[in-house]
Amino acid sequence: MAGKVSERRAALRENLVLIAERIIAEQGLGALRARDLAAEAGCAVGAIYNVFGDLTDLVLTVNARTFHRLGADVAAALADAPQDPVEQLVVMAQAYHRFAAENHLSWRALFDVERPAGQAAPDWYLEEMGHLLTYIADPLAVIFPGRAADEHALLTRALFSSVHGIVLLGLDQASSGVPTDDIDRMIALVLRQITASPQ
Amino acid sequence: MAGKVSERRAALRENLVLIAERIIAEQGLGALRARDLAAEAGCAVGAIYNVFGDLTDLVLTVNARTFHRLGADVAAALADAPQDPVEQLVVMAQAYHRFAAENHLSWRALFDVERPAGQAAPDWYLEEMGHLLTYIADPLAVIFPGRAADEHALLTRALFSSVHGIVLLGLDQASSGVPTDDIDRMIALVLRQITASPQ
DNA sequence: ACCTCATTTGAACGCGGTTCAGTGATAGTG
DNA sequence: CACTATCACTGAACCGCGTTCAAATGAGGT
Repeated sequence: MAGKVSERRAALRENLVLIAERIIAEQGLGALRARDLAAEAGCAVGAIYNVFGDLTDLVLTVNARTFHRLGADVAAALADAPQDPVEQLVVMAQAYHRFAAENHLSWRALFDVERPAGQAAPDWYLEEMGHLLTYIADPLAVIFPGRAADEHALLTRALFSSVHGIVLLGLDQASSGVPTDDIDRMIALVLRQITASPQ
Repeated sequence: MAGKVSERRAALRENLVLIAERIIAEQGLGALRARDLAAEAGCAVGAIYNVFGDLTDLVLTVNARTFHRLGADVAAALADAPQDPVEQLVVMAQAYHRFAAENHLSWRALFDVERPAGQAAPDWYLEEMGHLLTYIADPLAVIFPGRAADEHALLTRALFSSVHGIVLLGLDQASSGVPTDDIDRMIALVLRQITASPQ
């Protein structure tokens, strides 16, 4: 039997990811504990380190899946959206909001994981982020056909960041809980206004 | 001598805040250690807990000062700004960006401190945030005199959140470092576009 | 059946926040 | 000034947690 070991390792790996995913989703990144993980997976604590370099590696793997689901949700929203490019932007942004609200702790984990200073973002992150930006850039190209490429890229980034900021602060408990509808209204307000053709 | 003890406590408190402020500014929230703090302040570790409930209390005190400096910077920018309300918004937002860039780690600490779930934000936070929102609301009232009050509040919040998002993601290393000028351009782009009077 | 070597184990390590019994200073009283 | 009751300060010890590594385990080859 050639792959007996690597099979077991792969199974453990998958298992750990699922358990970590559940803990993060239910209790947040801060509640993730190596010993709990091992207990639930029925393995020794050390076994985790046979499969992942450290807990951050495991979290990053979970985050990759979360980010992928997020991208898929936004893409699905775009697929169902009307032809109007402005509405497409609004629908996608509200899908982003919806995902963040429904997967709050998992979504927070995307940003709360501590990255070693000066460390480049992992490839899957850049790739997935690229998809999201493309979803935004396409309708924008329809709305503003005349713009220069660099200004276009800038506006794309600016829109994403703005929506992200609105969702981030809107869902933040410190802001004493902005109602969901208000968040959606803010998103629509900003996007419609920004994309209103000048004079 | 009546206040000998409380004098010393106050001095220690002030000292600890200054040291913590420096460590956070230079090395980030994650580098803050109770033992280092005690060593630098020339006191026992336990003494910290005579003055602050825990390290988070100390960090929150530092954050209050940081947030206050931030508010003062934005207010100063507003004072020097031209009369045009749109330009006032742009100048303030760029002051926000400038502060975040020049005090990156202290600014991050404002959001990275772990708040116990379901805990209300401290008073100073709400108050200072209120100031910032007022600075935004005033020019907006000039630009959009006809809007309903609730829509006004929503737009105020939305603008703040958008600028915050642009600065947050722009300064984030994971985004592979957006140039400072690009961040300022995104801010100006978004604000001018949003505040462009419709039709 | 025996040996060999990779894999897995879980007790132990180091670190860091927090505590608390012991020590020392303080201020009120004779 | 001496005495003492009270309170603050000290820092060694506690606990939880990520991570490691010497020892146990077991799989594959002869």
